[in-house]
Amino acid sequence: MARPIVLNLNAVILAVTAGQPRVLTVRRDTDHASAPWALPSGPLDPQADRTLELALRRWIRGQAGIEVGYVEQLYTFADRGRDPGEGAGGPRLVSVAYLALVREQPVDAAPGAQWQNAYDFVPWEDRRQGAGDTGAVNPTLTRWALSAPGSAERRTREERAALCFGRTAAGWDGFMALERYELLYEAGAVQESWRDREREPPSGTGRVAGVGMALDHRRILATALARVRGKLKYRPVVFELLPPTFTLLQLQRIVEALSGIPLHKQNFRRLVEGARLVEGTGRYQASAPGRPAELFRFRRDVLRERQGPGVRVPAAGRRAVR
Amino acid sequence: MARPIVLNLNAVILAVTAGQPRVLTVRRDTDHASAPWALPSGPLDPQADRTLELALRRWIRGQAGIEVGYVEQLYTFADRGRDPGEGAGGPRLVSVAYLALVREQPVDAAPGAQWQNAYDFVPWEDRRQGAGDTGAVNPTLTRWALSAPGSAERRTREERAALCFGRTAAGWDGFMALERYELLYEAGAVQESWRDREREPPSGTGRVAGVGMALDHRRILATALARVRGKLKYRPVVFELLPPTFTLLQLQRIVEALSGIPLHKQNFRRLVEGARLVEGTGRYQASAPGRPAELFRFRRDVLRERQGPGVRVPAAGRRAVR
DNA sequence: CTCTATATGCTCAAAATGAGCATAAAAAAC
DNA sequence: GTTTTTTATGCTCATTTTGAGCATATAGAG
Repeated sequence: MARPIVLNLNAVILAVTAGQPRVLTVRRDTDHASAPWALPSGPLDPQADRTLELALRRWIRGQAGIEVGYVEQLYTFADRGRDPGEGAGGPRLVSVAYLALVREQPVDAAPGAQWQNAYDFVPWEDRRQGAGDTGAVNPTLTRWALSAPGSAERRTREERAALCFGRTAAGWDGFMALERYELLYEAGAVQESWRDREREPPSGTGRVAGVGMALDHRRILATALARVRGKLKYRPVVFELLPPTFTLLQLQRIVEALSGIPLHKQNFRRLVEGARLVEGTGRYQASAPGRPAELFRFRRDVLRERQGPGVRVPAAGRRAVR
Repeated sequence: MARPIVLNLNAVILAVTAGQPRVLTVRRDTDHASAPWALPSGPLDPQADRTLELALRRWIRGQAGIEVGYVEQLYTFADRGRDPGEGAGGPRLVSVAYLALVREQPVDAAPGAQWQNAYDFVPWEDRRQGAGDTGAVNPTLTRWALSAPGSAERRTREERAALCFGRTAAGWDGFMALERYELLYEAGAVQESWRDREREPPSGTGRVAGVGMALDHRRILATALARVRGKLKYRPVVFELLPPTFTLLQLQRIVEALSGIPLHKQNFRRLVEGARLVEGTGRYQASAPGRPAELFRFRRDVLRERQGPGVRVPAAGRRAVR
């Protein structure tokens, strides 16, 4: 019987550059220009690799010449049919996905590897300029709800969409990134929905949102986004993305980039300083417009002083703040 | 080359009965009375099981006759050497661990299966009666710190122990259950430390804490505990452990049991009612000492109204509250 | 010197939190 | 049947934490 199991590792490697969250992507070996972007992935060598994390670091170093700092296991994806190549009798593909945070750096090796804006793949997750692309998926969702068999099912769909996309009293929840992707998938609002049904997506603008990815990699990306957003709140992971010394605005921009929502500047400063997450260096940022900002550094000691030190991001309410 | 990979599923099945968190355990097939307790585990049938979760439900049903409700993937454990049976050329064991929450129910099949108090395995995690067993591990940790090579390393160990066990300004953090287990493992304060080094644990009382488990199952249990504790705060998972109708004290006791800390009764009530997590039924609990308590039910609508609805557990400060 | 762009300090009201006091309503003890 | 014990529930009060905004400081550009 034993249909074999193949285990591989996927990495969502995130950086933030110029206010944009960036993700490292590759083209599949079956290279032709139209091949979809994929997340970097590599094998576990059951013989040589003592732990999954070491395996991951090893092949990321080899494939992209990147030395990743913070690494965290995300989720193990193993549904049957993830890989169409799996076919009838092929091996069952099990992927352990990891999240890694780095300061963006030139990609050395791997000609196919490339940093891209993470929100190109999930534009509805970026609410920094108001609802923007989040609103853009609404028509599709409405059509989907209307096409429901029966009015009870229609109601359910409407409620689910409203909840996911922050159109209820609960407001927008950045943490629900995965639920949103799964909803869009179900609603046929992303390219993968049609690919997996082996049909052409409906024509017309705005019918599918964001750039598609190979296999279920966009789902993995959504999972990663949800995880960082959650983690930010109670672990000082942002600092993995910053140089050792930074201004409070730089810090804020990174939190905003990942959270996908704008933050109130003065309150952010109060929060971050009040939590004693950072300490001033006494040095100031050179040559920038406006009053020079003090350079801060991460205060490692908070880890010993506070529970769950992190940047508590407020619920994105109705209005955009500035 | 290909050293094969074997994938199995582990389940931490939790219930709370009479104020105690309970975990379903089994004896290994290699049964003799002294065999260590283990978590239930089962295979993935790559052919038949469409998803890991379905596989899990299937063999739990078969093995223990239990129908689990809430299920959530915890972590994938794959370090080399987890299973000593792995040996030199044996297959590499990869385990995907799941957390399941159920109302405790009789265990049907599986003669070896048995509910046990979760805190028997990790007694230091129970702070409901003050520091209790948490303090009991302190001497061992102190010895461990003192045995450090060099005073810098000693300081590091002391700080780490202080942080993990809430002896810093940060206080006790229920969420750090895994860090604590790993610290104890390193410090030789749990039976597994000695088992894995193939040595006898030092004699004398209080040298190893809690009841040991097979393989790395106690680590998995600690992971599960950390996860539920975190999840409680922003998802209404407690209700999975309660009958459809319950008193606020029952609810509080379950939260306390899982969090491992005592809560202020009036404030808990205010919190839970204020968050509109529950609604009164107008019915009252029959025959109990004291004024009869109203029966409440979970308000499912809260999911649509609030972000991250859950029971925000306060940081366990210095003093025990009643 | 004025304008523009940031940085940073500070205030104020509203909401959430931590700790208790007080009262209500039942069963148990006498 | 009265008192005691036990739990439920209502309410207060000080403190802290948030959300929002006003005001001032300090740079470069024109």
